[in-house]
Amino acid sequence: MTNIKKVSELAGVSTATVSRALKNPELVTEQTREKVMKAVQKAGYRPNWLATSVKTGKSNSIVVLVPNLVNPFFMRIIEGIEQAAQEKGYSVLLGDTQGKASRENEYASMVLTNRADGLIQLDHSFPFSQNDAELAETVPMVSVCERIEGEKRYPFIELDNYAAGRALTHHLISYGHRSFGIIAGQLTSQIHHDRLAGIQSVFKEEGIEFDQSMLVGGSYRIETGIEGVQELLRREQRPTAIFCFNDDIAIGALYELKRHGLRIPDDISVTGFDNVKVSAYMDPPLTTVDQPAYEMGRRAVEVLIQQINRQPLQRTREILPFQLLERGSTGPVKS
Amino acid sequence: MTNIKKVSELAGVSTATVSRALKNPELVTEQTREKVMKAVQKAGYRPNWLATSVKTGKSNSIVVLVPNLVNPFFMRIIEGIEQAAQEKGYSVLLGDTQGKASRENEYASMVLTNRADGLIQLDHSFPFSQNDAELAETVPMVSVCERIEGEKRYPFIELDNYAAGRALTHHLISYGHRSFGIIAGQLTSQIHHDRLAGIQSVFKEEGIEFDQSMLVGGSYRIETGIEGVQELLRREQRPTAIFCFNDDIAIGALYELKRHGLRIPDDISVTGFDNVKVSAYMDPPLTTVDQPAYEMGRRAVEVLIQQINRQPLQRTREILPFQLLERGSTGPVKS
DNA sequence: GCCACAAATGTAATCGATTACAGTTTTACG
DNA sequence: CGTAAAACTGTAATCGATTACATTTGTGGC
Repeated sequence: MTNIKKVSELAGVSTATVSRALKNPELVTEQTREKVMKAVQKAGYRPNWLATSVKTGKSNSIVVLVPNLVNPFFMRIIEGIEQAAQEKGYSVLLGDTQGKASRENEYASMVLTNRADGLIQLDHSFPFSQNDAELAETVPMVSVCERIEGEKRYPFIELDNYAAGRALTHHLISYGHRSFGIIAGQLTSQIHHDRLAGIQSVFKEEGIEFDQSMLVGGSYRIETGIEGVQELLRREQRPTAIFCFNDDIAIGALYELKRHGLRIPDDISVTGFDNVKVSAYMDPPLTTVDQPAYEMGRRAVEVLIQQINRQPLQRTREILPFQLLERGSTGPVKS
Repeated sequence: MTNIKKVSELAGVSTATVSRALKNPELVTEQTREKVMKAVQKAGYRPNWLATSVKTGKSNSIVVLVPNLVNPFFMRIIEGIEQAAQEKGYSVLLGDTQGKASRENEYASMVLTNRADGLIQLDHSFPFSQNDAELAETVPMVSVCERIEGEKRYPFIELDNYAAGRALTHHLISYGHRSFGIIAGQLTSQIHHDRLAGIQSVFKEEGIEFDQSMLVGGSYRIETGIEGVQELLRREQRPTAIFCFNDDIAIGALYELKRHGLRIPDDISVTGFDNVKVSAYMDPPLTTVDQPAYEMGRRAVEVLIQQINRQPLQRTREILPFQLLERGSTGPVKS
């Protein structure tokens, strides 16, 4: 390996000078800088990043914990994270947790071992084990999308899910719907509660009764949409509109509803959530809520880096705007 | 920070003993091991990974260069990579290149600076700049999916794209199709050539003439499918079947064909490639070629780690099996 | 109980950088 | 031209581990 020592010998200067010529060129003469550069070139020298990091105590890496890589919504967030991180000189370590606590913990502890400087959580649990709970107090961390229940120590980047739930409901009610189904994702998550609460609040205002049996589902997958529809269609009174808590669920729902010979939106309306790319190209195109995923990722990095640098945060919750996209999967109720 | 020194003082032993107790427990007495463990516990000590790495000269990380994070096909590969890497004690650095050479180069050079031990390339260019070309000779690298043109130094994990092209063509011909359109992705890539060559070889055998004007496209995106269809429909003789070189293109094609009032597969057949999750839930479900993406990712890591450990490779090309999935988007030609 | 050898532990060098401090050279100015 | 300050460079300590080598302790055989 070519190291700084070899370069220093080649250039006939000390290692300190080589280091300075590369990192703080203004500290050396033009002349020595050139000497050094020539030696660097000749030796094909690249500074050992590990050594630099161990000295400075900073790894310039961040870990991203994500429950599922194949979800394009998450990946859009990560795209934003990656982009922003790259711009700020950080690199991104991927932590595919598959929703398992043990894996979350494993990845999270990378921060405790100096393998990473901070952590972005796209899932919704506190990723440190009981063992590390105290250590974790000082770990720079940001939660995107999801809120970690009961956590007040870390900042959140989120959507106003409550308002989005209300907006979707208003939209459907404006089409005359009064009989609903809801196919939810993970039921224990905070965003689930927020969205549901939004929907319920409008129900109440409009005098629509909420009934636990209209709520089905349990994970953010296409299959959940399919099974959810099957369940909803078994009920005595078929809903005229179905809220799906993400686009994947909606895609499954669309598929299964059509398989049952139902026309969308004539027989039944369907809404999604997230606005993943394909949602606009479904048949019919999905009415959904656009989340600024890319921007959320970028913002998360900015906030995280502030934390890493121990700068005080202005606020601990950031709520980004959503947009209701009315497309073809919703329409007037058939009278 | 709690470091090994502090622990050694707490335990009343030398740092060497602490290190041994943690990494090679069989070298110390039961008694001292316990003493050390107690001290570790008490101090909340976690070994500094950077320091360990700088000493051993291994970062236990690999970089993955990927042109596009939102493509679920790539993400499935990366899922396999992530999983296998994790099992072998490696972590994965994400390199979203967006197809830009400068970014590829930036990420690739992480290996030259000891930030990573090896590199998996999902794009199809040689990611090192002219400057680093010689250095790169010794960089452990594997290419998945794509072949790097003219590269003989690195192993490839790929699909038999030629055979897959043939299989698709046979399938369509068996339905009586003789008039085709092709919407391709990146035209400069090797897989493009392979798939096209496969199609053409069957054309030749069947006496179907290949005409440059039946080939449109240029990138693996939904929009390409839409524009491709528009272009193909402008031709005097409308094709009865369209090959799309990935599922995203096919999704765009399906969308646009339906917008033109065409029924699939009655009026026109469409094939995809990759078998991304949603392809099975389109309307109609997409006939496509399944690639064992997850497995390819896993395999890439195994091969890469062999290279990192300087073990000789059995073979430099590995070709994984595909599977033709006949679904609803293809059917008999209307006579 | 003594000696040889094995096992356990400690000391200090090392990995490849950065940087405080010291020493040397250059510049500025009276 | 002399001197103080500034600019540059070198020496050596340092980051937090690991590990070769040295030293101490323990064990078994006679």
